[in-house]
Amino acid sequence: MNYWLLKSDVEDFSISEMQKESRVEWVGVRNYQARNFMRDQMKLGDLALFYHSNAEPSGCAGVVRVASPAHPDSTALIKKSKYFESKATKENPIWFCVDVEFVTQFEKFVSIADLRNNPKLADLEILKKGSRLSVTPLSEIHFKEILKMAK
DNA sequence: GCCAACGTTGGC
DNA sequence: GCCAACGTTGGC
Repeated sequence: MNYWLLKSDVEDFSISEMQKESRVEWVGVRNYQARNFMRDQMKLGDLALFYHSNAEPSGCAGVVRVASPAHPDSTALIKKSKYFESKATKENPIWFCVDVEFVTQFEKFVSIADLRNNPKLADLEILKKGSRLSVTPLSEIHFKEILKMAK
């Protein structure tokens, strides 16, 4: 079992939309490192923090579960999609994603300031200067600590 | 809206 | 293969 943090621009897709839709394809990741995490390391049943970026404030809003193995990101082939990738083909999809299903929305939103103020989270990847990866692994200890903060 | 940090592109 | 230019991310 692995743990993850998935960023979502809150204006594109928030935790309440996630709850409404219940299960979605995590489309639109266009960074190789983030793709590799999804394609090579995510396992069915892994849990992920759902993180609002570009929010006021930004922070962790809930939990989702990995609900499928990685598969080609279909939006890469859709011309009118903002995630269209001209170099992608059916034979060479380039971009991959997993499906995720809603688990819970936090009672208490955990803001990035809350994360920064917790010394136990000092080496959390997304708190590092210049960190922009939208898919990052997370230790079980960090994951559980953040769940505690959300109550 | 600003801007630092980062990843990608493309000329050489 | 180097690296300047450019586009994007994301906190503030």
